[in-house]
Amino acid sequence: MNAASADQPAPRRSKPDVVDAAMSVLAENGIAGLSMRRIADELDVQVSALYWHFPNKQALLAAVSARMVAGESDAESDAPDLTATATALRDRLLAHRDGAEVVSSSLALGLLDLPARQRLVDAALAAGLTDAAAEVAADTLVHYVIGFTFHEQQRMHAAVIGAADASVDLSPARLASPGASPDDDFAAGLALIVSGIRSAAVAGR
Amino acid sequence: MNAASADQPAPRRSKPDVVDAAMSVLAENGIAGLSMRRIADELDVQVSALYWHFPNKQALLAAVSARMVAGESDAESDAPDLTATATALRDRLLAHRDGAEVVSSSLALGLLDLPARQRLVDAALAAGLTDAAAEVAADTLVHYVIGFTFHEQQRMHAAVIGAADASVDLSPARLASPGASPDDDFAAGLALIVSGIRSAAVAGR
DNA sequence: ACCTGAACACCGTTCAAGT
DNA sequence: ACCTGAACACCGTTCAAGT
Repeated sequence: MNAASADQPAPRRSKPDVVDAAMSVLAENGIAGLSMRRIADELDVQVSALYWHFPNKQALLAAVSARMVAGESDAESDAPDLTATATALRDRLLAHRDGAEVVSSSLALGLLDLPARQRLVDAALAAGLTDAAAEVAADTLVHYVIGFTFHEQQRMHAAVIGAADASVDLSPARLASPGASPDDDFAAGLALIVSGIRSAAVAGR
Repeated sequence: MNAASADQPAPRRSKPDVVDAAMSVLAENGIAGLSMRRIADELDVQVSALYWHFPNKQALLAAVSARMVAGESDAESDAPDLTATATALRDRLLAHRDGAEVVSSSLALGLLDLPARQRLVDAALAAGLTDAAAEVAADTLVHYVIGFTFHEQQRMHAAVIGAADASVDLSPARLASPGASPDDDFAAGLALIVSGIRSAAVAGR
């Protein structure tokens, strides 16, 4: 038994540990409750300790974002497919509370590389687009996926809080087609864009 | 001269006055600097006074959002056009600092009615889509416009701060087509979606 | 009807100092 | 190398009380 008694010898935390803690705080409290103090509490550490591992909160959030979108398996993983890649990205975002918002801010600040984007570019090139058109197509899809999912996840939150009246939806067309789920709506919008990309390939030939 | 001396007799503020103040604070400080205290200072009032006019900050932000997107003139205003309406919405958002982010949050919380959405639905119907498809098309366009503009405006902010290295762009294709401006990229992505909508009209016939 | 003054329970970030 | 303790300059929101 050494001088520090039988207890653990003061465990040092690594960068991944901090990201782990942040992710579990996010899961429990959402992005509104994701404060540096709560992350520090989760690690049994003072807030200031976090600033040894990360220069600021945004950098920590970027690391969280990177973990969320890391290795989005296309399932098939080989042949690049626009629809499959976009859907896989959406599933990744949906898998984490407020995932779209977290990723959106890191992305906009240029702190995150989105692996899915390159796969979308490849898929667009394979479909026959020019280099420039393929980049535009990839960005359009990324904006759509993040925008749609962001909106969907914020509405989930609003529904829990009961803040917004649920009828004020972006698409009050629930009346016209009351059977449509968010998944169906997402797929329908995605099909629209993919179809546009396909005709751009034909046109640019 | 009455009891309160020659000065103004303690000016009462109206709801629109509060929105005015919020918009000028937003213009000067951006969304990160848009605090209830700064808005109160702008009005020469205590913070707590704001809560007589609005129940909370989000409600005030929703009023600001509504003002931003009110009466987006399509220019022609009569024949509903997908491209013109989407472009007019983008111009509205760009006209206000952090406009896309402010509108995005109000929209997601169900606190804002976007007049442009109905015009997009009308345009899609005129193009020959079914009711349900027209709603999906409108939402897809709204997500694209807000997502693209949000990203663009956050990058403006990052550029001023110097926080993000400017090379980490969503579209590093600046290499492939170095002449393309955000406006060109926006128009190109928009054309992709509109083309997809057009073919949906043909397919659904 | 509209506003003040003061408080409550939080924030992100910095920094000297410890081990 | 990694963390503590304490502070700084903020937040949104509430509420009794004034006029």
